[in-house]
Amino acid sequence: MIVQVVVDVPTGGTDRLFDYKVPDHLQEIIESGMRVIVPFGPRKVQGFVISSTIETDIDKLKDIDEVLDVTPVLTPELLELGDWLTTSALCFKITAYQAMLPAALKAKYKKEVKLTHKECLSQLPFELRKWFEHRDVVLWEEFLGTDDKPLIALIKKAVTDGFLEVIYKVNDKVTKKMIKVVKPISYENLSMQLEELDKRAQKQKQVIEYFLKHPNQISVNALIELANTTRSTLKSLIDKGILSEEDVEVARDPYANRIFKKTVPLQLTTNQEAVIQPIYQSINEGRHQTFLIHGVTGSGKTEVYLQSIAKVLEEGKEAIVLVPEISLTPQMVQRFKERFGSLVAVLHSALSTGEKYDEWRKIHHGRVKVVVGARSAIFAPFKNIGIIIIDEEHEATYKQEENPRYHARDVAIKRANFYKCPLILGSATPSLETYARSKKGVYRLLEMLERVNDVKLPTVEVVDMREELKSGNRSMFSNALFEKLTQRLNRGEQSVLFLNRRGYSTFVMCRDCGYVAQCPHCDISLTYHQTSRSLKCHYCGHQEKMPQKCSSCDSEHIRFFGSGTQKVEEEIAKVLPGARVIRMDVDTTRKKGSHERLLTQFGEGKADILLGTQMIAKGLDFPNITLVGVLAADSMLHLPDFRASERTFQLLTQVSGRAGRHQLPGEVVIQTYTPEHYSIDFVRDHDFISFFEKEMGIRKLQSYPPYYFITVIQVSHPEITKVIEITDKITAFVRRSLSEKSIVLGPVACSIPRIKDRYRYQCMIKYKNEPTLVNILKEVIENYKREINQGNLQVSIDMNPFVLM
DNA sequence: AGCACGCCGACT
DNA sequence: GTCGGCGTGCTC
Repeated sequence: MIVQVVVDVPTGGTDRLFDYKVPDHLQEIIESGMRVIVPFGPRKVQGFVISSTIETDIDKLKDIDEVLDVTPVLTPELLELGDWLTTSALCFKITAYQAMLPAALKAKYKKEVKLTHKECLSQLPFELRKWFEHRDVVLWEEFLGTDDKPLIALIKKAVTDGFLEVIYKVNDKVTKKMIKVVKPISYENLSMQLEELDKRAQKQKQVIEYFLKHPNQISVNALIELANTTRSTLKSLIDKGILSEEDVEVARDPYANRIFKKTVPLQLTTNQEAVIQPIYQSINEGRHQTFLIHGVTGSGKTEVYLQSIAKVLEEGKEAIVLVPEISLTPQMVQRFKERFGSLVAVLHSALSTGEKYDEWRKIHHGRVKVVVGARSAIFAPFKNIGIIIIDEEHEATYKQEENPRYHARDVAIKRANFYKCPLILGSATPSLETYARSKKGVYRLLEMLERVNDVKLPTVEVVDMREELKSGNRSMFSNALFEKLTQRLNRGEQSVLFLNRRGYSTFVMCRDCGYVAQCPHCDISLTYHQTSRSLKCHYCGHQEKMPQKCSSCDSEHIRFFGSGTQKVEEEIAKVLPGARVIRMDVDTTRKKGSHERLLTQFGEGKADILLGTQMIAKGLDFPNITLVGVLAADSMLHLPDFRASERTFQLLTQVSGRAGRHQLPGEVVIQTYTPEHYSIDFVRDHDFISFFEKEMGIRKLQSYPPYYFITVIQVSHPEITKVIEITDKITAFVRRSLSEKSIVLGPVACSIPRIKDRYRYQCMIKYKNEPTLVNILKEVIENYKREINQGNLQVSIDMNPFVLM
């Protein structure tokens, strides 16, 4: 038997199948979708078995070295899906397959140098001898650590002479949580061994006595605790051959310490009922269909998801639920765990490699039926998917910003189509692409335009900050917002303040000469952080002390401009003394679990005001929030991205939705310098449809999605002349390769022209139909592969970019 | 990615 | 004449 293998060598030259012979003892075991170790050139690499045949044109076939899995980690469906990813996201096959699996399954490579024979030691040249005096095997890296260049040459010589050999090893990453356990090698001999012990060995005696009473294996840590002993005592017993030590796998459960109350399905409202029926129908008929649930915040989408899943589970099928970034919505996870208990696996980025692997294995082994997770959970290795749900469909996190640059929505469509099952996209503010498709009838539109239990949508007041300024209010709170905040404090209700800017100030400027503190490595101004009294770059992490004098003119009149969350926090303390504030941004939630902790505190009423960035816009649902304030609504409106208006509208609508979700009515105050802008104006009346129409008109005029597809080629290099030269060549090549109907823009500098000392230029392609585009782009990569490999040049191609920065 | 092969400049 | 620079091409 011959198998065809994709090897773990991500380059253009090896992005194809390689044939291998299967030795007899592996014939029965091997299957497509399994990981294998194969010899590749002089070394060994990991690979995936894609298919098998009985004939080949290759005459010098090598044998498969090892099979790594008992059951395939990739199903036939996922193998095919990977193939599709390769062309739709323009990546190597191996990259596509690796993206589908937990990182723990990725191979780790080790190179070792081994003494062929003990006797060879004397044959080695003097310089090498000391390395092998006390051991047979030395890691390759150890030699690299010394800058003794001739050492490598000496090793090579010794290898050709046969004194040394180079060994290539392939290992899994640490995949399983292991603990050390000890047990007596023989229980029968134990009492005898006890007597034979030296009289002085009191500590060892204690341990043996423990095992006489408890004849079971026990973890080292537990034993140290229970038998009042130490590591060194155990070591002696192991060395004497009385005890044996072994690594044993233990399961991890990130939610182990949590108790979930079981909930039952709620009675559906008429609106929910109307929405769920077409979904049931699709499930019953075993027909693929994509639904868009356009449901306002608080309209009860989650209950619809839960009951659709329940239906699918009854049929013996499985469900995938994607949520934007699960750690951001612990409340969401909780609802799924409460309804489906141990049938749920949770996959999100805050889990460790090992924890992710454990959750993945639950899916792989069929021990769970529902997976709730972030983007990559779309690749969950289920074999009988009955429904896929993508909540907050418009979120940017569903687009992976590194290779393979896929959008989870596209993968979901592909998979749902394969399993002939419904795909549900849910959002209060669907992306233009999705809504346009649902209007064209490609997706079926289901609307939930009212909140459950007759709860009203919050009233929205837009405050013109220019007017505030004119009337003499120079603070960051408008009179309206300040008044409402005070009101909430008096009534004991909670408020949410949203500001899309962390740190203290957005930039620091000298009043005398106008000099603005800039990052030395990026073309971006530095942000002042109060806690560390330093200037930070939010792109490369550069940090410097806050200067006392202007570094350009020595003036001492340095002022902060633009406010970040830290400044707001300080300001609140000044104008509303006594208000308890929780600040949530990247800086306060960096530690694992702190996000959830802060939210819990707020939920328990330990603070009056929740102040935060993006991350508080989604999913939080607390009954006592009756006021939402947006401090600077225009902050993201003027970004150089054609989706800036769309994002502003979505974000404002999402934050507004945090208010008044239960009995108490909600109010929203939006502060802005451009109240007349449509993406702010339409939020006032929660008018998605009008926003959609207005924005579609603009997209059409400017030839942007959903009217055109776009692809962006970004080039970066430490030398600016080089970037311009290459981008120019690429642009010219693309321009003459494509049809006249397509628009090729560039080369232009990216909106941040330099990050981490690399200059960045780009070329943008707008097109409606270019079947050869993928091949043209592949050619571009192939052309510059040499310079890319040399490490200075980077060319990244995104066939459907989401964020253009 | 690694590694070997191979073709040009500066040294024992 | 040889050592070593890194451009080129191959890995079943």
